[in-house]
This record gives sequence, structure tokens and C-alpha cells, in this order.
Amino acid sequence: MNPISKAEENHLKAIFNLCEETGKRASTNAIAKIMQTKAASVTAMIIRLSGKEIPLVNHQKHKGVRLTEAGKKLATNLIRKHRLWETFLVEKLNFSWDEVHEIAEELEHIKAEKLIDRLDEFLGRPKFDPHGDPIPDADGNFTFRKQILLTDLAENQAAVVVGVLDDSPSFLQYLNKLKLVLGSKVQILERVEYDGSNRILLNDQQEQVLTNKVCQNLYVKTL
Amino acid sequence: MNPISKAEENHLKAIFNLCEETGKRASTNAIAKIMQTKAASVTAMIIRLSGKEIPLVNHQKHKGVRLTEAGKKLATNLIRKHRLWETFLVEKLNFSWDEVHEIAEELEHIKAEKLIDRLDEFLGRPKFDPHGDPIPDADGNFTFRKQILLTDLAENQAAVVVGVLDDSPSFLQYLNKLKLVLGSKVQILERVEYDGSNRILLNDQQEQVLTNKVCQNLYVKTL
DNA sequence: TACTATTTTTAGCCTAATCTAAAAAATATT
DNA sequence: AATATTTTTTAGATTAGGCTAAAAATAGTA
Repeated sequence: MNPISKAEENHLKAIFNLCEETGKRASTNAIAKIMQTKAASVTAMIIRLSGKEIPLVNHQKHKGVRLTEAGKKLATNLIRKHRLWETFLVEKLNFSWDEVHEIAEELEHIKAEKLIDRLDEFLGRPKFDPHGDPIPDADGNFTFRKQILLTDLAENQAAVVVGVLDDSPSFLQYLNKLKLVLGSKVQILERVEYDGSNRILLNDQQEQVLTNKVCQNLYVKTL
Repeated sequence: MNPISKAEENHLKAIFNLCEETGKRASTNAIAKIMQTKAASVTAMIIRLSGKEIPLVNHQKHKGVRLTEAGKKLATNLIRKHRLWETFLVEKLNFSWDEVHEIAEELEHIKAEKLIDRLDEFLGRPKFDPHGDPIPDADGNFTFRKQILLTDLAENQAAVVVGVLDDSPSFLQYLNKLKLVLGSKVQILERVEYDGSNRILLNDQQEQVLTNKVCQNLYVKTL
């Protein structure tokens, strides 16, 4: 009956992300960890979400939870809003990609659909956000792109950075320092067995050493 | 200790507006009317606000309430955020001036100060919002402007519309129909005693009849 | 002034969303 | 398989922010 609350929305998002990542039903504990609450609170929330006139989650006692179609619709729309706001913050307000997550986390709960439509239009209906993640359209459809992790790129194969797997501020700030941004051209010159490092040619100019950990968190698209 | 809540913020805003309008302490009933709650709830909220480490309101039992300096600071900042968002919605997202209040009502509660600074900059540090109301700067200072109500304009004196007193959607939509917007040039040709109407010259072109009620809600600045 | 009407406060209840502690179920380990 | 560990749920409490109904204070009027 009441409009969906911020807490409810955040739970849906957590469940959506967990199910996407693992391909399985989301566990109470895992949700609690993301939400920074306790398992008991999650159970209570799940019961509320599954008890709605139109249930948003499907719950089997002790067997985890998954979203119903209605729940997925809502979660996808939240992701859409989050990523559009992040794009706005970077493109229009000159925030850097490591600063926008927290603010978008608040903005995504603004309800007015017309606002999001207009924002989308204002931004030129972008398909990807500042971290290279796809922005679902108003119907919830994501744009896919054949991208691989830099780890999996063949030696000497030229590619462009199109996204990050880890979007934590610390990783993003490190990339800033390396001047490694979305659109940067990369090519693996050599995989060094000795220390698991990788000699990279960046933008056809400078040579750069990246650890495997970094390469495992960068999505690239071959040219 | 906790950050101030949306409900608390809205009460502060209501108290601020009431005190500005009346010049007196705000009454419990008046606040309840604005907040669409009951007097008892307002009393409870007032007690909370006045009981903070740094009290936000000054309450004397049965004698109404007024904001402390800390409360004023917060209320002013809310008004700043509200008016900046309204400006954004009209200037950048092409909303019309009658649509923006509700959405700004939500956006104003977003906490990040940096966001507002950047938004202000993006908009070119505007001094007035789409309804002609002044936007306080980051220190809470309003820009004043010598403006009078259209009712008080001398006959044949040329002036420009700079704001509205009533900013309800219905009034704003009516003005839209009359093609009477901020910046429109107006001149009173004749005050008709008979029915309290006013013959106006609009933009040096067309003649228009406005009732006193409309004239009482339009701010103009003489040329 | 004394009575009436209005306004404000108090008292007690309710729901959403959290918590802790304990019970129950599922999973893992000898 | 029996037991130990982990996970999930239940039970009961708390806090914010609302409500209603009744009591108390203030204001208005005969």
C-alpha cells in the first residue's frame, strides 16, 4: 500500500546484486553484511518484502531469498537511477569517479520518474556509467558489450579500458594516479612470471607495470 | 548525535517560514497544519529539537517556538538547496515552474555539501530561483531587491515581473496560460473600480485583464 | 469576572526498522 | 551417524515519528 521505503529498496538492491554475482538465492548473512545490519533484521525485512500484496521477494525458510519479477523491476530501476546520477555527477558537476558512489546512493531513492527520464535525456541517454557499468534503459534492459578482464588479454593485443570490476574509491584513486582511465589504450608487453607483474604499454606512449590484482579488476575491449 | 532527519528538517523549515511571515513565534497548530500532522506530534518534535546538544529551537510551553541560530542556519541551508534544485530542474531539465516544488522537496534533503557547491557553480551561482525567490549563498545571506506587489504599482508606471507570492501550481499554471512569466513587462493601464479588475499592457503589445487577486500575488520591479 | 472555546500538552498506543539473546534448522566434522 | 559449528529464525526490547483522547493552560466573551 505505502510507497516502498529506502530500507526496503536497499535490501532489494543487495539481493539483486548477490543473486547476479552468485547465480544462487541470497543468504540472510550475506545480505546483512552488505546492509551493515544483523541477520535477524534481514529476516524481518524479508518477511515484510515477501508479505506485500505484490510480493517483491520469494522466501523459503532457511534456504535464502530471490527477487520476484516485481522485485527485479524495482531493483533494476534503482540501478538505473544510481548510474544515471553517477554519470551526472561526473559529466556535469566534475566529480571524479571515486567520489560519486556515496552521493548517488542517496539520490537513487528520489521517487519522481519524470525526473529520471529528463535526467537521462539531459545526459544524452548514456549506456554506461563513469565506471563502465551498463545503465539499464527505462524498461530494465542492459546493454552488453564483449569485454574481458585485462588478465585474459593476449600478449601484444591492443585493447581499451572500458570498465572496472572493483569500484572502491581506493582502487579508483590509484588508477587516477596511473592516469589510467576509461578509454585508455592498453597492450600487454610481457607477463613477468617472477613477481606476477605485467609490463603494459599505455596509450602507445609510456610503459607501466601493473600487478595481477590490478589487471584482474580492469575490463578491456580488444580493438 | 545522529545526523538531522528529514522530519526534523521539515519542521525547522516550517518554523522558519512561519516566523518570517508573522514575525512571531510559531504556534504548534500552525506548524501541524503545514506538516500535515497533528498538534501532539508537533509538540513531541519540538521537544526533540529543543533537547539536542545544540538546541535547534527555543520552546516556551504554550507560547510557541522560534529557531535558535543553529536552527536558522540549518533552515536557511535547506532553502538554499531547495531553490538551487528548483533552478536546476527548470534551467537544465526543462521542467516548468509549476512542477518543480514537489521534486525539490525531496532533493533538498540530500546531505552532501560538496554536491550543492558544485550544483551552485554549475548553475552559475544564481541569485533567484524560478519563482523569483532569492537563493541564499553558502553563508546564508539572501539577496534583496526592491520589489513591490503589482497591486501597489502606480498607473502607467512600467515594470517587470520578478517573482510570485503564491507559488501554488494552480496559480503558476494560470500565469503560463496568460504567457505571463518572470521578466514579462507590465504596465497598469486602468484600475477598474466596478469589478476590481485591472487593465494591463503586457510586453508593450497585448492588453490583458488581471483580477486584484492575481495582482496581489505578483512581484514587480519598476523600470 | 466567570464561563466557554481554543490551543497546547500529556499519556498511552502503533508501526517501521533496528537490536540482542536464545532456539531451531542446516551444514560440516570427526 | 553423532556431534559440533554455523546459519537462520523467533522472541522480546528499543527508538523515531506518527496517532487519539483527555487534561491543562491560554484566550475570548457574556
